[in-house]
Amino acid sequence: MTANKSKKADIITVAKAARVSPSTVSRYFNHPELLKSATRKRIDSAVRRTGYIRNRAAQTIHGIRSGTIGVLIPTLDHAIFAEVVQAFSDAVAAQGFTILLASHGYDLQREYAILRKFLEHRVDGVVLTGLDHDEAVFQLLDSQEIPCVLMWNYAAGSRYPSIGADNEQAGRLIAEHVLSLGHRQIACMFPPTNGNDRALARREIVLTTLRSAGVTVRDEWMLTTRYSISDSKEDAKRLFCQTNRPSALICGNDILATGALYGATASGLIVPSDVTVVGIGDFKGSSEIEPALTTVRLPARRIGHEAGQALVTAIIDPVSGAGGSLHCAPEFIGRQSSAPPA
Amino acid sequence: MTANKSKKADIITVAKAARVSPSTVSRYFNHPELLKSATRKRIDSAVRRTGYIRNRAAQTIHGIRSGTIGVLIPTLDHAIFAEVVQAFSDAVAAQGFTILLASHGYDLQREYAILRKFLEHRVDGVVLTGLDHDEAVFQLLDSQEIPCVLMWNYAAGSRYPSIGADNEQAGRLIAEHVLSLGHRQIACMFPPTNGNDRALARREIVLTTLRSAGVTVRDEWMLTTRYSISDSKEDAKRLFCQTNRPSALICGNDILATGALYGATASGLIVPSDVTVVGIGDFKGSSEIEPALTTVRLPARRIGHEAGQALVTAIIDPVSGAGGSLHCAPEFIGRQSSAPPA
DNA sequence: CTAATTTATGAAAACATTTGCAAAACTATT
DNA sequence: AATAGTTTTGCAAATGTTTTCATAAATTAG
Repeated sequence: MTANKSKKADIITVAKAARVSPSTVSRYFNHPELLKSATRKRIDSAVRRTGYIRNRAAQTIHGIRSGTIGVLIPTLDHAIFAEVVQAFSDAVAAQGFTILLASHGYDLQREYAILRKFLEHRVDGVVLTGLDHDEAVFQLLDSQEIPCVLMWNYAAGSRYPSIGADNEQAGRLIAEHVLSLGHRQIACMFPPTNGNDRALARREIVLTTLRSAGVTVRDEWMLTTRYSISDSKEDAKRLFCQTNRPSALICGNDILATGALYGATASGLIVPSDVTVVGIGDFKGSSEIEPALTTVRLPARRIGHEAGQALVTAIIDPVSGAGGSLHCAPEFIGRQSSAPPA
Repeated sequence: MTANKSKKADIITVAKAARVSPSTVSRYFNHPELLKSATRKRIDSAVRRTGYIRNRAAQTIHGIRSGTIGVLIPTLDHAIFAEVVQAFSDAVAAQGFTILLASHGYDLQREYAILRKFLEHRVDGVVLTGLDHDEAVFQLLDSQEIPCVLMWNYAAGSRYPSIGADNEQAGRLIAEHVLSLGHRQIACMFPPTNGNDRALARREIVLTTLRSAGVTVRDEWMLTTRYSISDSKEDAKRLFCQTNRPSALICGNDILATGALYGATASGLIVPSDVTVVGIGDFKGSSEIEPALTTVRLPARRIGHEAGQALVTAIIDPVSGAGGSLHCAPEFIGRQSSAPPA
């Protein structure tokens, strides 16, 4: 490997080294079958000697795809998004795409700014998290005519194809389970809902389902808790210390439920005989925690994978490839943290 | 907002709409102070009307920075890496950079391929995870003269600046703690170490520390367990069911320790009175789990942040900015899962 | 051994920008 | 009102590729 003394090698450097024209080198990469195998060999060696690396930026300005996909999520700090992104990334990497990743931290203004930046980089497609976005975001997407999918949530009439689970269904499943066990004294713990359509949808449907069964949740049992195990543990402890405590606690996600489980243990309560705790999500660890958590599975890996596939298809074949939404059904998972009231 | 009927607007479209030359539009973006405020206004409106979005690909071929940084990690599925990446991303986004993210799943061949792809995209810098990489990776980095930092681990003489914690120190801290409590019957649970220098370093130092205190770990107490709560729970259960069980279990990371804690509970053991369980990492949730986990904190957020800062500095100011390594010291965190043997 | 095909290569234009240089348009000064 | 000095703008070349079209080389047929 002869070190290249001069600056970065470009296609012309390689052409000279191989004693061919730049066009031929270009063909070597893009249509190798058009070359005589002797020239191919020659170029091969020249590429190696010069340490040449193709410049995608230069290709991109010819209208050739950039080979990048913009991924916009709220935050990687929630393991569930990390899981979705990992699956998405695997799916698109298998087809030669690389992801540009950015997080907006539930700030819809930042989401718009990030999307613009993605477009400056000429991404071939974009994934957004959730269904709810600033109108400006959708308009930008419309005007650029760029493939886009909304990942994580599903809704039939979403503005762009949505691939994910139906939060309403998830919320209903868990609420019905708790009701069917016979609970009437029910508390709820949900994350703040600003800029977070997922949490909002779940909370609404849970309350509606309870109400239509004649159960109303008392105000002081309606907890808004930050997405963190420590906060939920604290709030649960406070809730469980009251003389008058609920027989069941429905949590908006498994992180909150995990904290609530710890909080119950710390308060000296036994789950599920003293109190039922359920979550939504079936995160990693939810099945191993003691007691194992009753929850509703949102198939994160599957969602990420399907979203990746769908977007790549839409990119590669823009006419027929513009697929529709896909519902990845949530599934009730009964484990040990729920039981009939004492 | 007049919709742009024709294809994508380029700088020429804008120039026509504003009745100036393309150069002036270019200056509008790159050196606005050179323009008369009247022309600036005119261009401003033209940009808006045409819906023009700058093309970074076209800029990049002029040697202008691409504004992207390649981030190469083993996997996002380990929450700790997700946390590091999030912090890194925040740090560089604040300076206008966007990250290209890819994971290699502990496959060093893939790492090389991904790095090449990053270079094709003309990233302005690269972060790799851990100190250990294929020689080809380093050579490629050398030949391209691109800023690079090794994130997560620290070692004094690393080939590129390393920013992270010293795993040896972390391993030593936890081993010394367990020894100082008086344990002699000690088991270890570590993840598979192929392609994973972090885990390897930790295991070696733990064993060495124990040995130099006269404690040898029996073969059947030397567990190799996949990084997952369910696997570690199973393995821990098996370990704890034996008639002859250890008085302490040192786990290579907090995920394994969490599973071990669950496994102990499931086996009817009380931690820490029956058995001590400790981890390494201080992951999210480690302080809230019941009993709270004794561990060594690896400051993930700080590491990600510092790495981001360092890389951006090296990119922006290549001469003086090529900073050195940075050690983010691990810290022993004593909690409730450890106690002297019965 | 030509002529007719087919295959392989090169020249030049195109892509969307930036930038050095020079010209034009202002200002200030006399 | 003319000149000198500044500020603002445009022209054209450059960036690293791809691609169309044309030409040269190789192959096949007659």
